[in-house]
Amino acid sequence: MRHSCAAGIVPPIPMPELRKKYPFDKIEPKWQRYWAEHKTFAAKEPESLSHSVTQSPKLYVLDMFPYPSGAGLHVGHPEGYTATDIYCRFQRMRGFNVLHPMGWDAFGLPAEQYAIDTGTHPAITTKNNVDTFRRQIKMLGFSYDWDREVDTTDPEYFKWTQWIFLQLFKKGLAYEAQVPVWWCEGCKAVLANEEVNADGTCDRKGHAGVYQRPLRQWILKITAYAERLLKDLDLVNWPDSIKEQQRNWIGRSEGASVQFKVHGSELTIEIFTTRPDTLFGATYMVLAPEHPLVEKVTALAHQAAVNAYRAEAARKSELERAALEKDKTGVFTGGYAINPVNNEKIPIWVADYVMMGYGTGAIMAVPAHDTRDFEFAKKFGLEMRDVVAKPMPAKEVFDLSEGYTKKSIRYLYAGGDKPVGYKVEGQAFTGDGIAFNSPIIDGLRTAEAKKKITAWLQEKGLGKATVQYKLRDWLFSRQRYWGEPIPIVHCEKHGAVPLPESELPLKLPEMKDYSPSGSAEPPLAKATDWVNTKCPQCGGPAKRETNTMPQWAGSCWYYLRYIDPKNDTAFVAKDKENYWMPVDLYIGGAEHAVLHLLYSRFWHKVLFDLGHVSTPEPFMRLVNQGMILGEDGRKMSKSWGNVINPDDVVRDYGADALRMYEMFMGPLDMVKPWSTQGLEGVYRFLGRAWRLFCDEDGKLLVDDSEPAGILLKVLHQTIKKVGEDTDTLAFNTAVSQMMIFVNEVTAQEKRPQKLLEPFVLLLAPYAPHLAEELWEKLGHKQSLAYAPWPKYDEALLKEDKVTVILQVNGKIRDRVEVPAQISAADLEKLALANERIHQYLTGKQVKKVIVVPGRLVNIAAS
RNA sequence: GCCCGGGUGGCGGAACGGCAGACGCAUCGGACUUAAAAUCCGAAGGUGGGUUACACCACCGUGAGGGUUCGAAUCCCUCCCCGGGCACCA
Repeated sequence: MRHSCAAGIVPPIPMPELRKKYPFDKIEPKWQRYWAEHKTFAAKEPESLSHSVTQSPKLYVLDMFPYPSGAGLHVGHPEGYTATDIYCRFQRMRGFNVLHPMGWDAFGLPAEQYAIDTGTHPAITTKNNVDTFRRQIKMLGFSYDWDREVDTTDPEYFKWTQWIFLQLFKKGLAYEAQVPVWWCEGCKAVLANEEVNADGTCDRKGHAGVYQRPLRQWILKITAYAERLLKDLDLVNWPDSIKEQQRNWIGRSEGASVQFKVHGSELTIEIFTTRPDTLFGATYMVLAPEHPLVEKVTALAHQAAVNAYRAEAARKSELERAALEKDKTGVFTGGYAINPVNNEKIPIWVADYVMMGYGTGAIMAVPAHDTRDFEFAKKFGLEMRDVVAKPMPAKEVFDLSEGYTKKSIRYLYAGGDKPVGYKVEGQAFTGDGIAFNSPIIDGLRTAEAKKKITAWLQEKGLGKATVQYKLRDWLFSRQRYWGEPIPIVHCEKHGAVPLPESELPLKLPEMKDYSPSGSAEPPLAKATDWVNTKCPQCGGPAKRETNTMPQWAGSCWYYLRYIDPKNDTAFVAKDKENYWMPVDLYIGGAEHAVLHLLYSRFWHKVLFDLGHVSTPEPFMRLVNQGMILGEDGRKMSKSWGNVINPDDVVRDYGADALRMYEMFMGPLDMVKPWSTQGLEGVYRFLGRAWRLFCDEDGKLLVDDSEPAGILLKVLHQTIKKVGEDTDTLAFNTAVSQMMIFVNEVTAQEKRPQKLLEPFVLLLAPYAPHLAEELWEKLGHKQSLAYAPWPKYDEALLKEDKVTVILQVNGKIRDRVEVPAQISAADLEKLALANERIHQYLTGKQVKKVIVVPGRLVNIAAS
């Protein structure tokens, strides 16, 4: 904002109002009002379609709904929203019954923090923010069916979020456990992961002394669905990168679990390994510091050292442990285990490079074939034993292949004179190779060796084939106020008892003070009237659960509620769900690649198993819009001062210009920088389009003349290109083609209606306000929202003359204009007779002539 | 370290293995105007040659290097740089 620099000296010069190239400030509100009044974009319900269902196929197009922050809409939001809007408008014109809704993901930390600071109830903050977002989104003219708006903080909505939680609970997929959570001693409060800085301080007040302490938490058993979440990725049309991220997150690995007896005791330690073929190379074992058997295997003399090490490890956060990754630490327990394949006694160590959370929290260490074990063994002087040989490469490539001198290479023999392979000294060989020094599997390649040794273990009852996942169960509770209450009551006699469905929604209690309780108890614990209740089973005294759900909960199923948002007897009616699901196109930011999409898929599958939804996957096609950077190429942020506010853009250029520009910037899924000059270019284009139809006073220029052939051709090319590109979400090139059309027509005197009317329809999905206005000016009484999409005439696209390029050895030497239908033989004759080509052929012999009809002739000569 | 993206004029970006740079921005020139803005028309990858000036011609050119092909921005291999994700996962 401009302020006069010195009050009273110079009166502020009024900024000359930006001359409008067309009256968007009149047109845009007008049509937004029209659409709202006529409910133009209301999706038709399946029952109202009756017999015509097949003629009007359904299309469900979904945006990732926003978290309505206090900062208001960001230019990143309209990018994805415009893309889906264009697609929806286009498909409506092509005859689809389109469902395109919008809502608010409105629980979350900022409103709660604001409440703590100011005492304003989060519901009030949330309502204000939602109002702002709604206003901003509406001003962009998106074709949402606003009667389906949902808000995750609305009790009528979260009633069903709680209901779904109860279904999970009843299915045994929700359980309580003691889990370490971040605790800030300074705030006396539990912190979310994102509130903990990398250096271990608290992000809210900068307190040091943040550490993890175990607290009772609700956990959802997402791991029970790991395999299906992985496998069903094959059913959906998503970007490979997102699928890959999900696969990595789930992290399936096949291997074997193996039992190691503890020397001198009845205890066994179970380990998981993906390389059972290296069992003969196991020279020690490692237990995670938290492993329950550590105490039992530790010898008296080592107890002090082990305890000290465990205490130190407990103090370190996972973050620190990861950061200190380079330097391995650990202590010997004094205990030994027996390697089941050869009955050798191997030492048991404790080290924090083994995580309690993965596998069994214990490993067999094979330093010769695992880089981590190698580093550890090297540091502590532990034995290394080679049991897999790297296969011999072909003789001639041997020296070059590795870049090592022969001196660092050792040949490995398994009895015979010929080496089975080799190893490079000073590093672990982690690849596949040939087993040796391993009596049961000597000479076998890794894949077979794994199979054979696993079978052998299984037969002896020492182990078995196992699949492990990196995916962990989902920590579902938060020690927060502004979230869905978990509908569980704790009874002394009956433990965790679900609320009867008739008592849903369980609303949040009104509170004056939202700040953390100061103990590990969530803020809700302070609402004692609310907390103290009766057990639904026995009527005895009981306490309500005071944890709330995470923000993910509401967004896990919102796409289902849009289908039937007012239903108060079910979260969605079966027939409606059956008609609309699955979501055909889902567009949103890549930041939700893993968590939101995985959690949603998980809930959906549970609902599917319970017979509440009809499809195994919720989102058939997913597209991520790329981030829009600031004009300086940096991420938009207040601190850089490069944030573009959609309100300003709409005020100065109009919504159509903003929409169209964001689509013109580049491919939807790419990262691209904002350019105000680029925006102006698109704005100019809209002005040119407007002026094709009317003069400065708004008088219609369109006539009923017959369009020239050349223009008809451009029109049909444009119909084809815009249609195809819109269908494939290649919006940037569709806009280019419309620009070409407008440039062509601008150059002409005449303004034939036959030419311009179809163009208005092409423009409509992109610049809907402008298009509706022009449509009306052309004499139409009804909105063009359902006007049929223009068809192109293939015959008009055909060129009768084409330019063919003539090449010699791949270099262009001439071009000739020829009839499009010319035969390959004639074309070849023509090329060989060409004077310029002759110049390049003198003294050379023609080896080969390639003729691509209608395109080129290439003469290979030497 | 691993897994994904991406590197094309001054800039954003186009280009079924077949005329690289569509379209837009910025730039320059012209028309209109008293003037400017707006608008309209036109030029333009680089280097060198050529011409009074054009026209025109040659060579180079899609991160680097190799390969496949009559022909590569596009396919294959190796590498470099930028962005994102995961990260002691046994």
